Amino acid sequence: MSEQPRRLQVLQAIVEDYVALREPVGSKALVERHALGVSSATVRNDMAALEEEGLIVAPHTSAGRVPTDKGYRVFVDRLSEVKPLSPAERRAVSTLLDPETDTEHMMESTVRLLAQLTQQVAVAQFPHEDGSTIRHLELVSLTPTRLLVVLILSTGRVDQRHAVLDRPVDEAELFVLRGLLLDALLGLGPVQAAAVVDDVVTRVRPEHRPAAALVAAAVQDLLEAGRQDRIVLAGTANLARSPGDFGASIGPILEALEEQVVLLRLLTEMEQDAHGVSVRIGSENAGSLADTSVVAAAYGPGAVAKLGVIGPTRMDYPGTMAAVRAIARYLSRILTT
Amino acid sequence: MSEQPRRLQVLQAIVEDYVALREPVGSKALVERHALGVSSATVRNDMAALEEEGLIVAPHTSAGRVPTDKGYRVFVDRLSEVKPLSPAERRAVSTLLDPETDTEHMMESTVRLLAQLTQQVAVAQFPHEDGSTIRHLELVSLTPTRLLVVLILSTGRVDQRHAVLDRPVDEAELFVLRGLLLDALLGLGPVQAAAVVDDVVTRVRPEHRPAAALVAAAVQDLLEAGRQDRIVLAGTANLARSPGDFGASIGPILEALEEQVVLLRLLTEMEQDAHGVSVRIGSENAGSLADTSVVAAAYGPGAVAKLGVIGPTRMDYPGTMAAVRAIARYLSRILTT
DNA sequence: CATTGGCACTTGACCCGCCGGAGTGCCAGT
DNA sequence: ACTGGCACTCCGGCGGGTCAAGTGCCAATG
Repeated sequence: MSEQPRRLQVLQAIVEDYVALREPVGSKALVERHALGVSSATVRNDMAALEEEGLIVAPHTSAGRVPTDKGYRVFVDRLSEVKPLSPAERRAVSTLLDPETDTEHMMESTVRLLAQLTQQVAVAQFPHEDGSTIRHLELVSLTPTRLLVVLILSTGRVDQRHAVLDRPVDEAELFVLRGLLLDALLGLGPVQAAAVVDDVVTRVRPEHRPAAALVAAAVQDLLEAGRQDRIVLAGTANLARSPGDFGASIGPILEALEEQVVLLRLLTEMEQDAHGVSVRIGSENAGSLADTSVVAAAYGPGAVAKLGVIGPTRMDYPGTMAAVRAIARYLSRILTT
Repeated sequence: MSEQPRRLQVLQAIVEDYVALREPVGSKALVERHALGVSSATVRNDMAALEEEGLIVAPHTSAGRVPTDKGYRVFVDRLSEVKPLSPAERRAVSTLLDPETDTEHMMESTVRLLAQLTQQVAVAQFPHEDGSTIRHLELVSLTPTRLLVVLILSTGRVDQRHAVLDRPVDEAELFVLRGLLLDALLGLGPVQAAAVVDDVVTRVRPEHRPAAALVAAAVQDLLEAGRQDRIVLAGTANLARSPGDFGASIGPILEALEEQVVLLRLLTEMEQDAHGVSVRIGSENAGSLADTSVVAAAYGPGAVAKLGVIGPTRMDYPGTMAAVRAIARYLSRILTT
């Protein structure tokens, strides 16, 4: 507690000033803006030490210092206390999220709100459907040879798919098939269901088997799709807000964001620390997201799905972490009602 | 046919060169790259005339010329012949679009493909559901007080919504309510359905009325939502492809793209010309899309919905128009099967 | 021994003036 | 009507000089 504290205090001040002013910060400016009770020369010594440790760098000999990724890391881990949301923000959260809509819309407005609050790109993974079972299956003929297969899971997820038949099928057949499928699948989880779907086909009268097989294939697809993870995104425009915040151009970042797979892996990989919010800074991210930071939290029953925010390394970590945490909690509360 | 032709030929050459090289084009370079059979001095005269007409401008006294929005307009209207897609592109279209999936995925992959082909931002409006009728309605209780309402329309659209009840409802009641609703609504269009939904509530036994009313409200919402238009978007990363192609920054454009309402109005407003493809150039668009061009076409049964591409004014119009037209046709073919 | 004031030094940012090249407009000639 | 020639304009890049910010180091100090 003797000398460490001030050094860290200096680091904190540098990070804060740099985030606020977006300019390298020098020793003189530091002592003016933060009441540290020491002279600029002393701060210079501390800064030299911090640079030695790799927490800050000087872009050129005679410029101020800028935090490194490692510096942000220390800042986030040791200094920032999660600051609460402002009343206005709290109000926004509880006003804008309507528990009445379906999951789809729910996720969309959540993510939009998060983007709005943080002025950054927000992303959320749909809740897992792991424990789900089949609640209903519906066959609707759209045209004589085109069939809509709808699958409803116990978690409220609704999936649909078209099946194109080789020849027209009348409603009566359809009704029988639907009954057989329902009998066989109701209450099963996707995995077990996938195993028995094909058996159903054998129970259909021979002349209807080809059609039944096509429908079965569609159901298989739906079961498969149900296990896939999905993602919603909002606020991409915020990327362009502060040009130069990201390396070279935002092109590669936009590309990465369009790749759902990349995002999914990113979110899944993120550990959660004690506060329930985890942060990945700059080079801790691979690929084209190496000059962005990601703040994420788990939510929902069992905290299996994640949501988060993607922004410049130079971001307001305390504020962003607070927003992400608040939204994750709120969403959890709604989903488990 | 006496003097107009060469002037226009010059305009065409300027547009082509400018689009290809992204630099103001001068008289000398023009005669070298296009076999126009006249000297640069002659071309200079033509260029002066074109500038007089407002079709091209010189950024500074001693730079080459750049087409104006009006210049592009003339180029598009009078000069460009729609060039056919390359075999590779044709193949991509028929390979990548799978008629088996549901409308949702269909639209997504279409729009992704279009973005890929044109290297620009692609957008598509979901087909209208105007002539649709109600094919099915399903009530699924997720928790004792949370109900999932699913509505299936004859066009294959599936909508869902949650209803939160004030007290638990058992399956038997639910079954009765579902039966009543189905009886009343089956085969109706959304508008008529909306009119009769509330009547159903009165036919329920008094003690169940509150719950029924909540469900009815959810159904109303669904019917309303079914009439709303939706939009899919892809390829936003392409905006960052050529920096400086758009005025100042791409921020405002990204914002406009996130506003579904703006996009919808834009698409709806676009007329379609003889080729089935319509183009809006730069300042012909209002607001933050004023330095972009939009190429759109109608598709689907009755050609009621639109899809298109948004890119820099300096775009390859013939190529883009061809791609949009091809995709629109292909999609129409699939949807009307 | 941590802290401080002082001072020389470095270095990017900015401004200025200069020059070369590209492109134009115009004119006189065919 | 087209062409070659020519004077003119203007942008963009380059070199040099100045400025201010900020550093590193050192000797002095409590």
